[in-house]
Amino acid sequence: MSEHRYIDDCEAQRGCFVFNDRHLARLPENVRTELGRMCNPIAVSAGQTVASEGEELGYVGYVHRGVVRMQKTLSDGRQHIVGLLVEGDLFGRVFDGALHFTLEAATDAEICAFQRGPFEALVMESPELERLVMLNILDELDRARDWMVILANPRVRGRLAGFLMVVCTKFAGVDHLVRSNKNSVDVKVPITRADLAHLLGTRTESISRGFKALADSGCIAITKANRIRILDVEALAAEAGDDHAMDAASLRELVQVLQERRPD
Amino acid sequence: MSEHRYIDDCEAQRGCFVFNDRHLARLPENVRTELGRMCNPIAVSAGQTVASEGEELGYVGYVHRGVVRMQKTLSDGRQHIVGLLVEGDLFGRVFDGALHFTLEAATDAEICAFQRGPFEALVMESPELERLVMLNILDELDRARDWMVILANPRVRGRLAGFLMVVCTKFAGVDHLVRSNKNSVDVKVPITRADLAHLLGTRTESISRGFKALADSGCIAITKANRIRILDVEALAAEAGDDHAMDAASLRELVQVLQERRPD
DNA sequence: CGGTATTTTGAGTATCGTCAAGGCCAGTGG
DNA sequence: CCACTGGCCTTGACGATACTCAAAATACCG
Repeated sequence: MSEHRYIDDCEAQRGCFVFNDRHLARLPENVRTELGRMCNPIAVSAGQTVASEGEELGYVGYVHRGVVRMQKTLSDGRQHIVGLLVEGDLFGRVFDGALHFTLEAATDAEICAFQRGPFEALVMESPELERLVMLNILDELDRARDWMVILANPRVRGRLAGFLMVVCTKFAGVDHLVRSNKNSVDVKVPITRADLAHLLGTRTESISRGFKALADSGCIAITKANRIRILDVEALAAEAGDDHAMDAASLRELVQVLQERRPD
Repeated sequence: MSEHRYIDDCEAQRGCFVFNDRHLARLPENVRTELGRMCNPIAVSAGQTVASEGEELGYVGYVHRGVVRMQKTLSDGRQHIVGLLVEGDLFGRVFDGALHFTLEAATDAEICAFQRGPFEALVMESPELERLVMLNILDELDRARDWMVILANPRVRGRLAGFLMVVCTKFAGVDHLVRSNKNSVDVKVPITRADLAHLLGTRTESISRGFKALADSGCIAITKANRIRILDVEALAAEAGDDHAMDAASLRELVQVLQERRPD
């Protein structure tokens, strides 16, 4: 961790960016102030390891900006992605135990580290914070189950479609991953083909062909290799095979919302 | 839910079986007593639905015996398994929100229902219980991630191998799913081929062929269609491709432990 | 402008999904 | 006790899909 660049002079900025973080806005002001005081901001650049599998993290981490990969190390040395953390996500076992996966920045990212002792003490004091922590974990559980449904799709095309749907819904409003156009949605795939292949249990070649197949069928257009334009949400949902508790209807809604948010 | 058979006269048995449940043994006696008092034991038979997707469960459930499937309903009506609950597992969102999947008994099972209000009150009072609840959720998260790694395996054989490994480790000591022999381990697959196919994202035929392939390569022997004897743990781990943070070494350990537990 | 990493494309083979038929087992009813 | 039935599991054949290996094209970075 020693090589991480610390963002300068946090306290001078009035408890650093945590105080103004969108995802923490509903916490009482005194709790936010306290979090800001104990926050230890860290800037990591893409590809950098944040924490390693098996490490007993001395702090609870909070992703403020960027995307972080969670990956398990296989016995043959390969790394397998088991999820992505985006802004608003916590990591580091809040109660106990070592990390079960390695954390690596997928993009440049800003992270807050809260020392475990003080953080847990604050959790005990503030039911609101405790609730936030709990909801965060439950949310992760839901996402993991969504991944399971996607991964169980027999065709690569379908898994890709499911992936895009997840990015659109669960990761909407994160960083600048999802943007809207006149009558389409632009998605930025925040990881490389290789990573995506690992995540979806396939190879980079198949990912490439899968995207092409989706493009040929008119669901999407590939504008710049990791810029996907979603043209036909319903067709995409049909390819994904299903639901993950989110049918085409709720997707249409999402498109509406995105469109109202005005492209910038 | 009205068709569930209630186990007779719980209170007469000194707060019903919950009081003596192995997984709750570490709770303070007064908490256990209280749980026993508020427990509402329910017996469900295989195939019965315990709770449905979207339902606002009025209680927190606890699986005391048996296996319960968690399954999501896809838009085309099919059901997709996203996990299994075994003895010691809690279900029903402890804090809020509706269920995101349907719960169905995979085997005959015994379940405890705790009314949500009193249960949450007890959670607030007892840090030990709160911790138990939290650890339960974190454990589920780990299991979901393990499933992800397994599902990402490109070959059905590998996914099957991973499944067997998970049953051996995470489900060891549950019901009578895992038993040991002189120098092998017997595993009882607690779900049908069709369910297993849904869980692993494939078809029953491929499951069948996959088991056969593993048997041909000498990793396992199929004794009775849902009785698998694991002959070569390391080969199985190699097939699984990986790890799920559990290498062959820890598996060997498991075999040891099981063997010491004496076959009955 | 070169060098590297990432992505795409192509050809051949293995695996898997699909459809269809047959076998095994348990429970039922004679 | 035995035949019958229905559910579950296995087997076989064939076509579609995806993995493997290899090479070319593109983007990225200095």
